[in-house]
Amino acid sequence: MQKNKVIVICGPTASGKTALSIELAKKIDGEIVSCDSMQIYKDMDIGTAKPTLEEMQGIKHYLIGYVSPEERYSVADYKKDAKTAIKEIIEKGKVPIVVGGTGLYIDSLIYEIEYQDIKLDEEYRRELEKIVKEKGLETLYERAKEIDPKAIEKISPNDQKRILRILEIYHATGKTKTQQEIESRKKEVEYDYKVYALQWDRQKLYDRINKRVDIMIEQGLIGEVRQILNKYEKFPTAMQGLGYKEVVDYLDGKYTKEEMIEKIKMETRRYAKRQLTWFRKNKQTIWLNAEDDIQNNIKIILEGMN
RNA sequence: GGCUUCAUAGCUCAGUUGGUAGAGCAGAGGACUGAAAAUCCUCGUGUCAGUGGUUCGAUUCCACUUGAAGCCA
Repeated sequence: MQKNKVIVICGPTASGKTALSIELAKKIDGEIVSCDSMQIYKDMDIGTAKPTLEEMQGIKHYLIGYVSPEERYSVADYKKDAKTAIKEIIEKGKVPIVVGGTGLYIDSLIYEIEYQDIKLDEEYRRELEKIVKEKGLETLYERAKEIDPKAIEKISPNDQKRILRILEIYHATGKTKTQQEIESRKKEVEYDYKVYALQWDRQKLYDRINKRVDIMIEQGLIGEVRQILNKYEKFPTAMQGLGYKEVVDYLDGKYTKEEMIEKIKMETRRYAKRQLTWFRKNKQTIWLNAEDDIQNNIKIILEGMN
């Protein structure tokens, strides 16, 4: 049986994914599944550059603004939610278009990575963080090395997140990360994913990013952050978002408005660079020249569907 | 106009008791399986402002020129 096709459009931030995907959806009767670790949150609209209702032009979008900033969210959640959305779209007889810049989330779909149903053990994490503080990260690095020497080969002794992860996986499942990764890749990929990425001249992309940050400020990013800080109490991950943490620091008086704006621009440019590194890794990805006409790129995508 | 100080990597600055130089930031490349807009790794040759002089050898000392800052008129 032939697999259903799913179009994936990725690319760095500010590369024009939204405009291309909506035009494409109109042409092929598609619906859009966002793939963005920050657009999932409610009330974070300006800083995450969510498409507005007007921009959407009646095209249905999934997985945007449906999680409270107080909640923890992870790839595992995304994988589940995205698969549900894709299924729903296909059942309607429409074409799913996955659009976004979060490489980890994209990979969870296109490689059909399976995550066990476990919850983050907050207490255990706090315990580990305490050890880091009191005895140093090396202690945990050594512990992780004993548990999973293979996984630790790829990890720097300074990479706290990944060291903790090895320990957390072992704590929760009794399995090593290496073991778990092998098991996670056993399932056959359910759909025929066609992955496209948008390519820009680096300097032009950076100019677009800088401009977009200025626009976000004009649109009231600072006010948006103020409202969110008022409305919610805790932010396990949401306040990691680019533009959000910097505004929070600005509101705390850590730097001037000008410094904050420059910082957001700089961090966003770096983020775009990291995204490109990620997307380059997948050799099946077809690169589209984003400076080209949208209709031209749509033509290329349509040819790829036959 | 006179005096003083400064001129070194894209930026801010170290430094060489004379043997052609190195940090931070920026930037570039990379990694990435439950926080990922996160986290982490690697990468430093540049007419040492210009021109002359002293010297085996000058970015370093001297003179002049240019530019910047400060002080005095």
